[in-house]
Amino acid sequence: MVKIGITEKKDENFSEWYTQTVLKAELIDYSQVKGFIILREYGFSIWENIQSILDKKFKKDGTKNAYFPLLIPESLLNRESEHFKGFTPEVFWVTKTGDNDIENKLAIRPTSETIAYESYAKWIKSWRDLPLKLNFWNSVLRAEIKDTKPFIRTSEFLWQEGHTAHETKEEAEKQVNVMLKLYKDFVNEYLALPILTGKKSDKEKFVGADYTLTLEGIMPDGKALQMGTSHQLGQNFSKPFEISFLGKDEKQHFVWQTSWGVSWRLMGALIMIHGDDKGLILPPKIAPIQVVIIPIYYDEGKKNEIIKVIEKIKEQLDEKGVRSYVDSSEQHTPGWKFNQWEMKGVPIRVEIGPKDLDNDSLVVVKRNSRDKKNIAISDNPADSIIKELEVIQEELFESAKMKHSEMIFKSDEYNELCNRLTNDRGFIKSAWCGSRECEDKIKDETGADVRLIEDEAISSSCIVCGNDATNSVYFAKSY
RNA sequence: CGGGGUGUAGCGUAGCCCGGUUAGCGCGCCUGCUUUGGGAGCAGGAGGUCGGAGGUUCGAAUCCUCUCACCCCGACCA
Repeated sequence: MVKIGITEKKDENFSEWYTQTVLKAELIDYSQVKGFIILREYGFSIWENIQSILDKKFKKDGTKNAYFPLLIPESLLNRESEHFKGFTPEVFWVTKTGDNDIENKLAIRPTSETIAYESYAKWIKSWRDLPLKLNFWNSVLRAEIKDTKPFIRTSEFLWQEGHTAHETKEEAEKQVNVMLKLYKDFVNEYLALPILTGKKSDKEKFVGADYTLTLEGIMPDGKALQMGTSHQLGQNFSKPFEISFLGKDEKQHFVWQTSWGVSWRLMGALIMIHGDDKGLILPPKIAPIQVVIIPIYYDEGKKNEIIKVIEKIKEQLDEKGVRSYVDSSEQHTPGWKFNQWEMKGVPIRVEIGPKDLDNDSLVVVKRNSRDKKNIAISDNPADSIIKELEVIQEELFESAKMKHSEMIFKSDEYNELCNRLTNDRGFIKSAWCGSRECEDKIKDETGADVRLIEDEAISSSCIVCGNDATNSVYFAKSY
């Protein structure tokens, strides 16, 4: 048998497995420019599904969509100096039109805070204009020279960025929490991915934020992946950008702001966590094709009969909103199609051949467990298929949770922590005093960072220096 | 930025050390027939500025110089 699928095993060579999977499942292709990828139609339709679900949730929370320009004048970008310093090494600049130099160079947006807030200052006049809650679906560019990986680290990425302005600190704080919860629910329920949530350390937070809340996943190679953030910006931008309003108290106040985002990194996590040696495994709720139907026949007469049955089933599935596809192409054998659609992660495969017709049955195969089951053609198969899809969604989340918990350890002894971080990787939960010195020491000695700080207070001593510690944190190496 | 490596058809490669027919092979692609329940078979066919520029030579994929791109290992990094 020729080996033309994915040639590397997920646990043996994870990095190569990942690259082959994203390419061979036709999610992406590489572009001519390093660090940039092409999102192909199959990959894009996953992104569209993510978009449409999140978009509904955002709108329900009162956020509206808008679009801001790609190019940002330097003067705007550096108005908030901390923010500017954080991004400047990664900014792409436009310095020419044709052969002529541009007098004031323009940044290609690395994120839209500055250009949006310039406008917010004009639009917000009174407390009646608040809250202002806008979201942008766009792409941003941050130069990544090394270590690029499709979906995980690329110079251009698709994402959404929400930007809100509020009357009070408390309202902004509430917004930050609401968005974190919204993301978490989405990632759990639709992507079937377990995550940890918490606060970033000062070192790791978004430059320009008072604090950052984060969603962190753990990948099969034991490295953490930041999958979304929600920032309390406080008045760090409203002051330099002069976003102020006349309050009910008839005085001028600066607004309190938040920003929050998720990117196509979510797709990277989806691929890494659910995939197996045969390729992708997509959760039904996000899969562009939930059911692929493959006809099998040996002669023209049977072929017509089978096509007729398939059309009927397809119709039933369409009516119930199940996304299905009939692969009736004649250039490949059924065996080839089985492998192909498994590589592309379609949750359910339905096979119908002459033997099935004779028995009034069709074969239903689950991608995740590869269990085969016969169900009756005459007995409303669409309903059974829908039930199976629900089961698959559930099973994927359960198995992901299992793997997730196996990657989390606790430690209260420094050498053990270092050994774990170096050898086993994963998340290590420990107590930390909150000092930059201790954080840097672990980074220097193991390469790991503080991924998140847990909310609940504890009383313990720091794993590094032994001084008082008030919170548990998770250390990990990260992407 | 420092060190190492690789560029030959859409993809994967042989040939290079030691210069000499028409640059070979596998996959894929096209045509036809037979096939189709776990990656089908046979027959015929199309497809190459050998990454680019310059040089040595009667003659360069092969030797020399420069250059570009990509990959790996380090340093740096929302």
